[in-house]
Amino acid sequence: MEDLKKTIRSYANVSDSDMEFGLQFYKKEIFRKGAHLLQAGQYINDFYFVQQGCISYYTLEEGKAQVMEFFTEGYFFTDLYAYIQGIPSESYLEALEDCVVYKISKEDVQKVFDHSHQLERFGRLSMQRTFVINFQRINELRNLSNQERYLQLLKKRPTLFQRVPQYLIASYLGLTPVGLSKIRKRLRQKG
Amino acid sequence: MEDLKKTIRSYANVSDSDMEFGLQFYKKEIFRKGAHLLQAGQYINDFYFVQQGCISYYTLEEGKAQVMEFFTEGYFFTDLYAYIQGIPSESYLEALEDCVVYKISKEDVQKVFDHSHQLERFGRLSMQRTFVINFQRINELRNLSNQERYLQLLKKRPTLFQRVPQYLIASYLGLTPVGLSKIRKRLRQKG
DNA sequence: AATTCTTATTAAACTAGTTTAATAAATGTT
DNA sequence: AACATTTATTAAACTAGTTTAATAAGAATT
Repeated sequence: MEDLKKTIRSYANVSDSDMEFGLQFYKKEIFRKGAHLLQAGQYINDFYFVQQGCISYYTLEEGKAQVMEFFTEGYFFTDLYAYIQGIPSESYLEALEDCVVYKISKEDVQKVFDHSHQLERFGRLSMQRTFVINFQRINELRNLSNQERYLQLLKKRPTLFQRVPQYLIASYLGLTPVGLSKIRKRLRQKG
Repeated sequence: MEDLKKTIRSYANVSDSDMEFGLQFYKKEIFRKGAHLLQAGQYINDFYFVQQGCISYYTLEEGKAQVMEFFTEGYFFTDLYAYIQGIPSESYLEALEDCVVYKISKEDVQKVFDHSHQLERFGRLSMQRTFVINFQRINELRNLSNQERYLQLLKKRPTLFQRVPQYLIASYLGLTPVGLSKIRKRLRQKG
């Protein structure tokens, strides 16, 4: 659980005893490539941390997968939209590789926050971090061209392109596979 | 401050004494049409509540205003991105009408949260609400056509179209004025 | 090695926007 | 009321994507 511990401490100072209290609730879980952690219609009651692997977070729009996010090592994740609101999910979480994750239930999160002010602060700050990321995402969707967003992803998360098929990256960028292929061709020729 | 009080209580139960404690820090402020509450480069240290009026939240991208949001009666607002991170703003807040707002400083927010668990809960839940709204926004940008987003805005905030010029609405939708005009023409003709 | 299945590219026709520029309509001012 | 200014529409040429379908390339299976 060293990675999990380090990631929590990157948000807030947490004493060893509070950390120990919090970590006791996390349970290790393994998902094989192709396995679903969540399907549309289900309620989601767990918060996850990626120890190893890659999970896609997607919705089906008119039968087609729309990838919202790729969660890789060091990410906290869940279907936060459904989790927060306590409503059935409209999304899917699928292991794109064999994955090792740690999970904690909503009830245990509540226990941890009740017990430790420092860990509640971690919770608040990680929520703020999510706000910042979503804000940037909105700005990028509004102000950058598809080509610019492709180049930015290439720069920010280069390894993703080695582990995820291109048509899923296209979906993440809001493109068809054909569209992304065209962008790549354009870039190959021009610059 | 009745509207402010009601809006806070729509998020969390707050006792009269905690409410009184919190409200004492809010200060009424008036902005004339065209006035700026914030300009790019400035630090933002206040959180606002719209009592009356309409404020646009926009960035300049290559000299052109890109409207992120219109804040109207009952909205809490600030440049949350800059406020949270304590960095200079890259945005503008401009009164599109004569406005009455209540504002509270970051330091006073901290005092209020330290003093009242109920009001801290309001703070957390309003942050969650912001998450939900931003999440929906991302989904709409990804999955809806411009025409669909126009129709949805028309349905969700019909009065906006009476008080804000159309070219600002176009900007909010991520369109040029010409583009929005075309969409409206198409809708007029077809259905 | 050959076959099958999945993934990526290309082509062609199409679509919903863009830009620029002209015009029309609405609003505000003298 | 006349004029100036701002805002909205239209037209024309253009652009970056879409869809569908065919092909090519790569990976996994027999």
